[in-house]
Amino acid sequence: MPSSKSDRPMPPDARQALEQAALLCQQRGARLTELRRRVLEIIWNSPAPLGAYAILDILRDEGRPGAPPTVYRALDFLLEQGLIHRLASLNVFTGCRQPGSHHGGQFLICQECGLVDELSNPRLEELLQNEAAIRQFEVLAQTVEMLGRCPACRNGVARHAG
Amino acid sequence: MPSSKSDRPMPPDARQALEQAALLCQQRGARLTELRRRVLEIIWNSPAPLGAYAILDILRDEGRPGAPPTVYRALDFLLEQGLIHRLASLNVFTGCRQPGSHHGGQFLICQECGLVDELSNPRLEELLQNEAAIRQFEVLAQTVEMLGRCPACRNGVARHAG
DNA sequence: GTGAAATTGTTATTTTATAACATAACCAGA
DNA sequence: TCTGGTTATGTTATAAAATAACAATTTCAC
Ligand SMILES: [Zn+2]
Ligand SMILES: [Zn+2]
Ligand SMILES: [Zn+2]
Ligand SMILES: [Zn+2]
Repeated sequence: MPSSKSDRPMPPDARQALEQAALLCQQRGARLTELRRRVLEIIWNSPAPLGAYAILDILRDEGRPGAPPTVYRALDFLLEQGLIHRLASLNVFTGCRQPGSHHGGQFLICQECGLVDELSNPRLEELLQNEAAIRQFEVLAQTVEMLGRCPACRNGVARHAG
Repeated sequence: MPSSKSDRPMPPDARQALEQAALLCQQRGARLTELRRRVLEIIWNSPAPLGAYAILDILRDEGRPGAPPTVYRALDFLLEQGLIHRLASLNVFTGCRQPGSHHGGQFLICQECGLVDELSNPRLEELLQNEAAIRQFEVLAQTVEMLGRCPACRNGVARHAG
């Protein structure tokens, strides 16, 4: 058996996310192939959100054949399944903390260490929808991102690199 | 005197925005040069938000020398002065409707015609700040964008092209 | 098995953004 | 009005992000 890609143990939330992803895809009849699963795993194993080309580099380091479309197609699948989010302000991708229900997501993103916190405030969602409804605007996609500094970085802790 | 770039009359809100921009820059000691002013004018005259290269094409059509840095530097200046916003979800730029007070902005963006509506809901702002404060997160920049269909496009009016 | 559909491989190109350095304009003080 | 520092623009080259187009492979129902 080929050894796992890294000898670091996988973070518990990453393992859980992968299990839930497999379950959701099974329920939906969507195919979480080896490549797609590996891309999701890479995203979850990273402390900071990754760009498409950073993911590509990791795949290549593993000896896989790889070109940009390889990664972008996997990302498209994961986005469609609501398993990851794209952070438009940074052109990076992060695992969804509430998969299963497709949603736009609301994010706090630390510019120093890359920490991502996904909110899900119903009042915020409601307020946004209401602003749109007042104007008879039909919302199809939503981007809510706040960039700044996380508590650890404000205190100079600097745990993981961005 | 060289005739103005286009014989179309400038929309009233565009003219007003340019006057206010000149005033604000004067007050701040910032130099709204001819190039910067022209880029702002191009942005305001466009019915749909423009990307950097679309602006570059217009400048070149006018016979100006131009390369990407020309446009990006002008855009950086206008962003710093809070005269325009960058719409991260589309990589385009739009004029700010409330310049003078630097802010992140909250936008409704029509995917069909490019119409941009800039909100300024204090409760929304407050709610976002509160979510961050609860987590001791320091917000430095904010992106709130809702993509979808404007009332006109929902009714099949289709006034201006994106 | 066979064939259609889906997935992945591969090459090339487009689009978006920045680095690095040269030239020109501006402006404050001598 | 020189002069020299600062700011702004011109110019060339390159980096970074995303997609187009087509070939090869895999999957799966029949
Ligand atoms: Zn999510
Ligand atoms: Zn941090
Ligand atoms: Zn604004
Ligand atoms: Zn519209």
